[in-house]
Amino acid sequence: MKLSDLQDIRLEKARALRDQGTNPWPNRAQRTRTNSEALARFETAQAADDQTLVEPVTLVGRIASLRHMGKTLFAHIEDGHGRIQLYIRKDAIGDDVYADILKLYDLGDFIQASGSLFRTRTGEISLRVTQITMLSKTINAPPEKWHGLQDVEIRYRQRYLDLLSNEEVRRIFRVRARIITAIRAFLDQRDYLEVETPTLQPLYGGAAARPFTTHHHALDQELYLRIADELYLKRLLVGGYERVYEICKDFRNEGIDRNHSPEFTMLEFYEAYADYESMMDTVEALIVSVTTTAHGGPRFTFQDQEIDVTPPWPRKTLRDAIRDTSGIDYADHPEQADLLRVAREAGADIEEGTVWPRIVDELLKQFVRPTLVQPTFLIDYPVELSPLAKRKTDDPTHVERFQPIVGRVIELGNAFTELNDPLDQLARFQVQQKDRDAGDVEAMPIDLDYVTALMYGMPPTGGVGIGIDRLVMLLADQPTLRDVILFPAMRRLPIENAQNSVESTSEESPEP
RNA sequence: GACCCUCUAGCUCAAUGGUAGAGCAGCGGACUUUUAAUCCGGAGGUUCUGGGUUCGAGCCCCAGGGGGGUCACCA
Repeated sequence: MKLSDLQDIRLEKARALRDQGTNPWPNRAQRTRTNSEALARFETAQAADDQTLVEPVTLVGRIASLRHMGKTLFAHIEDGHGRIQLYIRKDAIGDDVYADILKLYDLGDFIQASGSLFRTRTGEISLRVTQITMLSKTINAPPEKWHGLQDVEIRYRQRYLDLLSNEEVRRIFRVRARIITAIRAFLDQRDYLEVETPTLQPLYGGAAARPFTTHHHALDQELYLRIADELYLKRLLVGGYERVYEICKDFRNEGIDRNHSPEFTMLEFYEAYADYESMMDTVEALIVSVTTTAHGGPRFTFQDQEIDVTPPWPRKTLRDAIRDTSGIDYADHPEQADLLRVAREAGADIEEGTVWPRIVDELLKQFVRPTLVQPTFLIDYPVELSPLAKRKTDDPTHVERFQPIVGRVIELGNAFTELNDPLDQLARFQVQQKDRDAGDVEAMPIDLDYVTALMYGMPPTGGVGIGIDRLVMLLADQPTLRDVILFPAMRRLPIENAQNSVESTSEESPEP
């Protein structure tokens, strides 16, 4: 690894610390309070007194700024909980230590400082430092202090830099964690059992998508990374559990854009003796609960749109929604060519040769979705689009399925009254198989064991899948999925660069 | 996969085809309540890579690479 002059200078400082008997990377710290605790402590104690809190504290953090003015030095340090100012006087800390700080401490270093808290002339609570030590010397300079890290590529490839320089980014991933915790709390409270099902699957299914393929050496067999956990979770209902859920990564081998990532986090939950009607109620309650966790109430802003998730959300059949927005009733046009013709006449941009169900899907995308700012359930899809959902009793050409849609673009999830008729399920698989044979790489393979499971009986069931990343994107008001995934998938850099980053630095390193 | 945009100092950004600059960071110095501290001085470059055009290319052309966007693909 080739080191720049700046890196050399910092390594030299680490050596200098070592030479004077200070380990630049010591094993332990002795923090007595977090920075935010210290600030709060001063605020409460100050009510009784005035300017100084005598009680000594030891704080830690990364040097975020450093201003020296002759025999006085101001710095800000940041720990995981906040930022506090250090006030360092040469006469209070000693000439040698003061010189060390000036010469050997840099922005980005982790340090530990002890002293007492006081309020400066300008009113900022600060630590009057009497002792200071290095906790971890940094070799690389942090990004620019005012603008932060802007380069989108570096932000994604080296997320740690993004996090350490952009507070807002740290906030987003805290929100993400709170959202997931809230989801678990909601489901646990309703007596759902959290389970784990295989990521590596001998046969994939549960969604229309291409899988990633891998190989198990000892078994000498192909395995697939799951594209969904649906079929396993429903097997658990056959087994007798009434309510199960799983939050896990799914993997789909397809393009990457602001709404799609090859690995993404999915919540699926299934409830025996429920149906898609009651599951819509549950989804409303879940989203309200999660939104309240993130925003303190049911309202928030997403990309300049005011969203309110207060139930009930409108429930509109796909057929009505398409008819109302495009004037087309697809039921009047059962022939592919015919539907394509009227769709184009209505102004849709659809390629020649698009199959019937996909034309319906395009009508949804081009006419319906742009009108759906507030959360809305689109319900009752053509059976061709949904091989795992149960037909409507009064209309076997449609299934009981819904998708919640918000903010014009976000399909939050997908849910249905689960198909538990084993013979119909087998027939649907066979249709899928025919599509596969015809070259549809996303059609599901037949899962005979799943059909066998259904033959042992699955109760009437409602099931829901919700894309967690999209939910976080919505609630954190981020325009792209990449901004709510810590380490989004990126193309590998050319080999020279990659090797450059793993080469030994032994020549340049200080002695251990 | 197609098209458009983009890549310049560690970071943020400039530079009508004519000596590659600034701010921050860093280095040397002044300054004992500053906070994007201020002031003085100096240092820092494979302009993503490789070709080409030109007296001369960061800039124009071709090819390649990374990223972003739009579309396609896709829940």
